[in-house]
Amino acid sequence: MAKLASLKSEKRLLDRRAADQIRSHILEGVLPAGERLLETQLSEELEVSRGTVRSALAQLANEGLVQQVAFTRWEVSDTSTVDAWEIYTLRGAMEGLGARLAVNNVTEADGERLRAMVDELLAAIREGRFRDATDIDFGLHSAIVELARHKRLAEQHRFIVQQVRFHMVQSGFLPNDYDGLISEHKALVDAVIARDADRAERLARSHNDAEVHLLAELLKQGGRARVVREKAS
Amino acid sequence: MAKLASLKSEKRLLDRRAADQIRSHILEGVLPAGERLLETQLSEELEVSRGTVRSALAQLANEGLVQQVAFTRWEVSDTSTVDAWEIYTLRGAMEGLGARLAVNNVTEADGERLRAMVDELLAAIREGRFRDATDIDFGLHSAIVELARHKRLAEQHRFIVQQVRFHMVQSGFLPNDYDGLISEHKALVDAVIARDADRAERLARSHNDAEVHLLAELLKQGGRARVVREKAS
DNA sequence: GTTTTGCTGATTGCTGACAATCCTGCGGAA
DNA sequence: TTCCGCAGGATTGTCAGCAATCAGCAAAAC
Repeated sequence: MAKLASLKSEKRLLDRRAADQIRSHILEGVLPAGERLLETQLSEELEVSRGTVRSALAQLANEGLVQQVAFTRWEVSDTSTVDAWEIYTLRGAMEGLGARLAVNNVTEADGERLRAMVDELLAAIREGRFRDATDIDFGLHSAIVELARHKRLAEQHRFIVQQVRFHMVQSGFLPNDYDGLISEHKALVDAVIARDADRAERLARSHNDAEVHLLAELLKQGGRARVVREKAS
Repeated sequence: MAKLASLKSEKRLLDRRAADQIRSHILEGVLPAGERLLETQLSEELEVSRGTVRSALAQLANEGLVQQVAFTRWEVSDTSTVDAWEIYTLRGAMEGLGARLAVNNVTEADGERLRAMVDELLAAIREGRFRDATDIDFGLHSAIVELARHKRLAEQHRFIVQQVRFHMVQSGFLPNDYDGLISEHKALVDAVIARDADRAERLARSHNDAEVHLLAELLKQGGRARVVREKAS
């Protein structure tokens, strides 16, 4: 039987779709950190009931993009230095585990796919398409994690990557050492393809080390949590 | 100001409390794996509205204790071998990170507390109080993770530990090598107190290795996901 | 006998209205 | 002047009912 056009996009539950809309607004910076979210207003804009909006907000709270103050307010999460440190350290641990496990499942085709992504990354950087480059960067890491065939890890990783991206939007952060970036990714992909679990894990984990150390230093200096907000200085 | 009698139990949101009730029923095995959950029935038993039950179930779904089949049913999660492998590998990675970071914050008082827990664990095992022993065991690991002062890690760890316990209830699993258990915990605590990050991480991670390897072998043999169900054979 | 089709009861998804709670600002007292 | 308490308004929390969807069964078609 010929496969008919999927109605899935219509089929998805309303609260999920509402969450998608709000999420993308947050990740694109339309809704900035700290912004208060009113259930009534959202329900009017999205043309769904307040209960549905509530359910959507609860999902986003689980993803770490939104915070709830009981009986009082919802707001877009504000990522402090402590939060950034938490996000990056967790990311390291998860991608480390992912890379270690990926080694057991990687096929030749997977290897080719990963190498192709590194090439794309290189091309994007050479041509100055930095927005594309970060997308490919994240995609590469996610691809490796997917190879671990670990549903829970993949899901948690999605959430963490989302928070990393959100933090980058907030702080206006962009990588500066692109050459190092390329060689790091190349080495990581090589290790995965070579099925060297220890090396793959070590490389995946150390990928964020520069940021983690910077953030740890900031914390030692500042003592208390301070908000990172040097947007496009 | 003197701390007044906590109104927390009254103050907490209704859906959270509903989730607490259902959760404890699941973790105690009153609601077995695969059991269908009817919103109407739960709302009558808990004396709250269906919307509140719905919110509670959504929370439990995020914790991995419950699964939703859209438009059709809620059911208590059924933990397959694959799931168990996922849970234990994730646990290793998280507790590894936790132990590594704990090293930076551990005080003398913390060290004493950890050592006391090991002693309690030893006593419980000696006296045959195995139920207490597992509680202390989990408590010890959680205490170390708490020392990392990492909110996101602590929360994720809580969820993972919950799933570990749930899996243990389902499979009737109990540790058998209690002597090894004690020495492993002693070594881990010593490493944390000695502020040896690498050793602490390695020990924390390897704590589950026996289970992980067993599960991985089962997966290789069984090929497809099979449910572990040798309950008190 | 097997497959398809249409119905029915049950269950989940969503909505609008009501109740509980919190923040704001004003007035009065120390 | 400053602090406290207390309405009033705004916002979130909870509820009961209607709509959409699904599994199962029985009848019809081949």
